[in-house]
Amino acid sequence: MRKVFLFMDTIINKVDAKGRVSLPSDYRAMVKELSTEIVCYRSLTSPCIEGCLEDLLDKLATQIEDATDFFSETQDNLTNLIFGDARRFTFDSTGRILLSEKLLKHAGITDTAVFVGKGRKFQIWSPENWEKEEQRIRAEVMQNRPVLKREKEEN
Amino acid sequence: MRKVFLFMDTIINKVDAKGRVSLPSDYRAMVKELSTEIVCYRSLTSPCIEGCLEDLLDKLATQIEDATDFFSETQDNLTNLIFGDARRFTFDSTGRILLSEKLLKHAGITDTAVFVGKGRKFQIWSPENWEKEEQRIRAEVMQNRPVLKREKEEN
DNA sequence: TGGTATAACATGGTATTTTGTGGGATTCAA
DNA sequence: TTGAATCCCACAAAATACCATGTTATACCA
Repeated sequence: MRKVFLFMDTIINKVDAKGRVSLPSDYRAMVKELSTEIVCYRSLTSPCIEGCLEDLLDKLATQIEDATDFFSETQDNLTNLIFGDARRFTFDSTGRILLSEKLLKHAGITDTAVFVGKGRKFQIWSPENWEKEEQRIRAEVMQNRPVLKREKEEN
Repeated sequence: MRKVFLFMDTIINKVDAKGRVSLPSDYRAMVKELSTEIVCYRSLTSPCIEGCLEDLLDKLATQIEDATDFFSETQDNLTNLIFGDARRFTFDSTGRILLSEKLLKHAGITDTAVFVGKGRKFQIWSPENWEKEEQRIRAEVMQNRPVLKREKEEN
């Protein structure tokens, strides 16, 4: 069993007429060690699909519980948005998943999907949207070098 | 198991037509004790490739999670930038890795690679870029002697 | 200390496996 | 029975493991 577990790299795969996509082999190999399925949902902030292992959503649920009130509107909203949208996707013997219409539409994906590793999770973009996003990020990071220490307090 | 674990020295190896390079035997011997693969990505600040063990990125992932909010733009930007670019490279029985086009291009490497140890990580340069970089560093250190104490607070 | 034998390494080429992708066939539910 | 989802098979391209050889560095012995 591997010690670390990170989604990495940027991989471009085709989406066929049925809506099937190969999960990049790297991702698959990792996922397989723990499960046979991944969870996908529409990103809350970007026109893309997000994917991860169910574990992560479990952690997120705990975080939300800790950070917000049980009866609060925020907790309601967050849980609705994420868990109301998320779904499990199992991959077949060749390693493909069948993405839903809803997800594809939200990401503007037709025949090509760009998988972008994000550590504990990953994103799936259309080539056009990803190009824009990548430029945006690089521009922003060029301006302000990221700082990790003490950012929370400052915000 | 060794106590210390540092990439050191500067080693020049050839890159063949397929993009294969021998990992310096010193590096390999260390890496082998923990893993059969290394992670490489484009340096954020220089025209070179950086490499390290997956552990280091795992630590970084945790740091990012701790320092930023799950839904923040900062976390999004950072994780995309770092993990979207990184990739695992396993070395074969002779100790070579196959560098990707993207990485080679970013570093301007064609047929020769310069490995430079940097402690927990290392860098891979083209001979031309490395020469420039080395001069730059030496010049800078001549002007301002490095200080270790209290640098963090001043920044 | 010098010379030789030995082992380790870098590097070139070849064979094998993996992976992505297309097209049916089969099952399940509406 | 029809449409959608799932499974299975097949092929081509690419990634990866394996084998072989010249060269360099290391160890050993006189």
